[in-house]
Amino acid sequence: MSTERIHQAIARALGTAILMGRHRPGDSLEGEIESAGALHVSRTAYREAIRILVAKGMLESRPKAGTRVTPRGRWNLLDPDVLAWAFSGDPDEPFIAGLFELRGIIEPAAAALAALRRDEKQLAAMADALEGMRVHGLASEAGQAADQDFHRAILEATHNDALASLASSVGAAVRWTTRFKQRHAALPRDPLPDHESVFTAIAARNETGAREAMARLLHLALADMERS
Amino acid sequence: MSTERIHQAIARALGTAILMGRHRPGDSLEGEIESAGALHVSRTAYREAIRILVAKGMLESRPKAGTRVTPRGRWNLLDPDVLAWAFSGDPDEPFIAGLFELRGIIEPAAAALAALRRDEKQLAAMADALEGMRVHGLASEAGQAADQDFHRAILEATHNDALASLASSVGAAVRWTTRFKQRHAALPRDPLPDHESVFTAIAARNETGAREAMARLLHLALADMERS
DNA sequence: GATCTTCTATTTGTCTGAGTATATCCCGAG
DNA sequence: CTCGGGATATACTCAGACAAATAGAAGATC
Repeated sequence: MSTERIHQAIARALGTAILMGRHRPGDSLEGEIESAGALHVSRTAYREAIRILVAKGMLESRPKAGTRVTPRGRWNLLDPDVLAWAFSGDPDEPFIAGLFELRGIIEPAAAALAALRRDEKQLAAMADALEGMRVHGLASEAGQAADQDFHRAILEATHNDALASLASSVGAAVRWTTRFKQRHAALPRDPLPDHESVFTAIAARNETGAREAMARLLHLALADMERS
Repeated sequence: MSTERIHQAIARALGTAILMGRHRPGDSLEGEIESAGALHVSRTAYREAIRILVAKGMLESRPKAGTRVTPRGRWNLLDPDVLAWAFSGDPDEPFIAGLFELRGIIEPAAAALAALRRDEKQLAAMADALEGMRVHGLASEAGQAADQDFHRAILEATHNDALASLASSVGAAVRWTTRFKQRHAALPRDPLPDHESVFTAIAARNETGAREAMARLLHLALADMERS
């Protein structure tokens, strides 16, 4: 595990502070010298952190005007880092719901496309992931990673780069829902059969079957989650 | 129009070079001193550019190992800046198709949700955008902006932040499809009625009607585009 | 021979301090 | 009241030095 650099740490701290509402849209940050001094870091490191947050759409800075938080609509909420920051503290309940809703829109359609376009290699990746879930179980870290791999493989099997780039966002949602479920009830239902039916439909090039199986999987997962 | 900063310019140049395949995944960049020297800029500015591209998932850099291009699957292709860079040169034909396919998945579902959840303010925004399209026409810059505003208003009316953050990606697709159509045939069909039927369905809180109207709009737009 | 450990050299990361450029704000003219 | 033009605060860029970390080689151990 690579050690975190100073600019990464500052970007993470500032990013989470913004996501948690400690800095609100329109708020102006202190000047570079004051801010860097307050954090006991050089202006260089501080500026690179700012550059990261600007790249993620959360800040904008101009000479004389200063650096300020952009309106929430411009934030790249689906950026992997931003998602990680958002989930590092208290999970924002309505945001999780929204992310899950997005899954409900994307994944059934992606499963249908995957049934049409998947090649053998991607099918093998799905099988491997399924095997990983079976062996490790969803309670373990490895099992959850396999779960994410399964969903990622489906998105990649669509052969659509734009869709595939949503994999990390969907993966974050996947990770969070399972963690959420486990916190309250001790894994009330085995989700493996749901995943297997999606897999067999995709393997059989059954477009509507894959769509419906994925929709069913998500529906059941949502039901499990709401029982908390 | 704000003048472009040096680090922005370098990030844009390097980003487009990567997107166009001039630097391929796994390739290592020259060291910071050589690269900055070759561009006649300071290491500071060059490093901030690198930081931007790392934030967008296109580069990774570690001491001793150098800075290298990440595998394509990690690029944030839906990031507004990355999309702008991708569209600045030759538009990558299959990528545009993928983006359009994503629209086809997201927008009908979003329209359905918007029909259920829209409030008066968002409805007014859609009406304004529609009026803008009517007045300026889709040939003008203002008309195209109004078109994007319409689609953005629908995504915002879902009251789902994750969905709304796809607005800029969808907007880029919208902009590019109209530009693509206009290049070949001189606007073969008036898309305004299609938009109006989506609007009336959303105004009437007609969920399935909105979904179908949006699907029809996209279907027709796709047909127009393929006639090139 | 293969694997683990240690060392080192290369590359990014961080710091300091100075100077530049730009956009906001204010003020004065029309 | 509107518009233009300058003062000023702020981010931006530069230069050069030092620190930290790690990939890769050399060596030690089994």
